Parts: sequence; structure tokens; C-alpha cells
Amino acid sequence: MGSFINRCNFISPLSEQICSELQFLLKTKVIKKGELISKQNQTNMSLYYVESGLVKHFYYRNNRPLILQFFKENSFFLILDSFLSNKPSEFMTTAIETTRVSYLEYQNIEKLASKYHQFETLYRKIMSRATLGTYNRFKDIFEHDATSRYDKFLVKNPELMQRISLGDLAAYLGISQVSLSRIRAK
Amino acid sequence: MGSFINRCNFISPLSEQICSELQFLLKTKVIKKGELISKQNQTNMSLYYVESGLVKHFYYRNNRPLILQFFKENSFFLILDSFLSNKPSEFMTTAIETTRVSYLEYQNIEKLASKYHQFETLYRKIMSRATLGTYNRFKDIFEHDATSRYDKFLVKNPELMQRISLGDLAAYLGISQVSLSRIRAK
DNA sequence: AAATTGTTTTTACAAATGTTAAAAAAACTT
DNA sequence: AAGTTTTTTTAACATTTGTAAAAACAATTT
Repeated sequence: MGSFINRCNFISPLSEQICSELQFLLKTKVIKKGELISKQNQTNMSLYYVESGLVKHFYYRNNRPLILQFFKENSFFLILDSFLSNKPSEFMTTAIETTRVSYLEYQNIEKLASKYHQFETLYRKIMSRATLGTYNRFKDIFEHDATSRYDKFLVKNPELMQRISLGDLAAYLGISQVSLSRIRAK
Repeated sequence: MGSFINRCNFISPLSEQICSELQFLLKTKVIKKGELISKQNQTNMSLYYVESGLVKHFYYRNNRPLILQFFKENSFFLILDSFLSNKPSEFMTTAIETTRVSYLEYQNIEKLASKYHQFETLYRKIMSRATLGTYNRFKDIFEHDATSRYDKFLVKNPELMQRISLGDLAAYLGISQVSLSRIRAK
């Protein structure tokens, strides 16, 4: 069984029946390094799971890139603004490394959720996690200065440090690359 | 019929049957200016509606108050971190003005949601709105400097300017009160 | 190896924000 | 009204972050 389904089961148990139906509805896609998974102004309501690789969810503001979130292997992600409002997204998602994703399209999420109570519970939990993720991201930016944001990132994601460029890390921390370089110099 | 229910109907239509059952389950509370609606470390899973008044949702970090959000009359709010994780909240909620709230306790939300599909839809929409609110709050902090955050607040919430102290506004914008005073001086 | 391109660091200066303390203004109490 | 308390502004200085340009370093191509 694929790790999308394993991960689902870990979050909230699903019957054999649901698993096999889910397996049938899941699609897979490989995105080469540098290519887009989801474009700006695209209405994207799929639930993605990173089987392998690394993606960034980002946009531009005043010609500077700002990264909302990184998603590495074994993570769910979705284009939250589009998903919740059923509108085109302001953001884009691109592969930092060549990435394999499994994904479930919205109509199939709805289908499974209305058919199976267990799936609806899973769905709700995944949405809660996404919301709490946004909440934590907000708090991090709101209450800490750049230096402590950097220090925290280092402790929490040591393995990502080898996989992310400093430019991307600066765009995630919300500071200029020069400023990040200065912080590191200490 | 109370404005809690009117507001629900505006967001997503409810049958007469649901409305009267909801009416029956709703509770009301008056919180005097300065008093707490929800304490830190309290597990609070009610859905609140501000009938009249104004509240702030906030916490302290390094002895400085930080305000996550204001909620004025005709707004839903919930203690999102507690609600989604079923754990004690890091935050507290207090009345800036004497406030009347209607609220629906979690077990009753669940009850209505599992009994009525229309209510489940409403519930989902309210949660989506809360999540999008957090998203917008994050973006505001992430991409704009303090001056433009202040300018935007002014345009978007002119009537609140008369009701909120500068200290509270600074705590909302994430800057010191001195810094806010400087911004205003321009 | 040399040339090219991309990434990271350094330098120098400007702008924004924090901190502390004091002054001024406004709101509240007696 | 006078006194008291709270809120807001101002001043002076320190720290953080931004910007632009150059230098150093690393990776890639020819």
C-alpha cells in the first residue's frame, strides 16, 4: 500500500474498504526540479501528499519572493486559499527537488467524505492540521525576530538546511538574503 | 430571532427546524469591560458570536502583549488553537468594552452537525472563514511593514479607531507603542 | 584549465524599529 | 476645580534590517 494511505491511517483509521477505494482514486505525478505543481491564479482543490522530494509554496510581493511553507517527503499539503474559497490561488507551488506526489481531487474527497464517516473524520483532521500549521507560522513571524526564527528553523529542520538555498530560507524567514547572511555570521 | 441565527442563515441557509433547535441550545453571557471570556490554559471549544461590544484575543510574549485579533459586534469567533486540538489554549480573550455574546458549546455543535446536514455545511463554512482569517492575518504581517499595516488597518477599520487604545493597536500590529506613535506623527 | 554562471558573504550606508526616560495631553476621581 | 492616574507623544540613542554594489566562493560548461 502507498504511503499516502499509510499516512492517512496513521492520522485516523480507515477500513479496508475505504483504503482500496482510495487507492483506486489516487493519482500520481512526478514534477521535475524547478517545475510548477500549481500556478498562480489556478483554482487548485486537490489534496497532495509528497511521496519524495521537496516543494515550496510561495509568491512574489514587491519583486521579492516570499515562501509560505516548505513541504518535504511524507507531508500532506494543499493550496489552502484556493481550497477553502474555491477561487484561484494567489500562490504557486514548485519543486525544489524532483518530486513525486500522490493526490486526490476535490470531487473525490467529497465523494469519499459523504460516503464514509471515517473518511470525513480523516478529512477534518487533515484540515485542522493545515489550519494549525498556518497558526504556528503566523505566531512564529509575529512574536520572534529574524535571528530567533533562524535559530528555531535550524533546530527544527536540520536536515532541510542541506536541501534549501539561503535565498529560499531568507524568503521563508521573511528577510533579505543579506540579512540572513549576517545572522549566520554570528 | 437572535442575530446569531440570522448571521448563520446569511452564511448558509438553515431550516426552520434547525433554527428553533439552535435557538434552544444557544446560551448568552455578558462580560464586563476588562473581564475575561476565556482564560489562558483553558480548553475552550465553544463557538461565540458577539452580539454587542468588542473583545480582543491575545497573549504575552517577553512581557509584551500581542493581540491576535479583535472581534466586534456581529462577528463569530472561537479559540482556534484549543478548538482544533482539543487542548488548553495559549491565549486569552477579554472584553475591551462590555460585551454580550451568544455561544454554542462543542457537544451541541457536534450534535447539530451530525443530525443536520445543513448545519454541518454551516459549521464547515464558519471554520473555513476562521482559517482564511488566520491566513490573511499571517500575510499582513509577513509582507507589509508596520506603516502599511497601520494604513491598511485605518482604511479597513475606521470605526474601531475610536474604540481601541493605541497600546492595543500597537500590540495588534506587532510593534511597540512608541513606534506606532511615530508612524502616526507623519 | 578557463570561462561562465549562480550562490553566498562582505562592505557601506540608509531606514525602520526597539528601549528608556521624560514631557504632554487626556481621562478619571474626589 | 484640583489632584491623580492613564494614555500618548517626544527625545535620544542602540539595534535590526534593507539596499546596492562588490568580492569571494562554488558549481557547471566548454
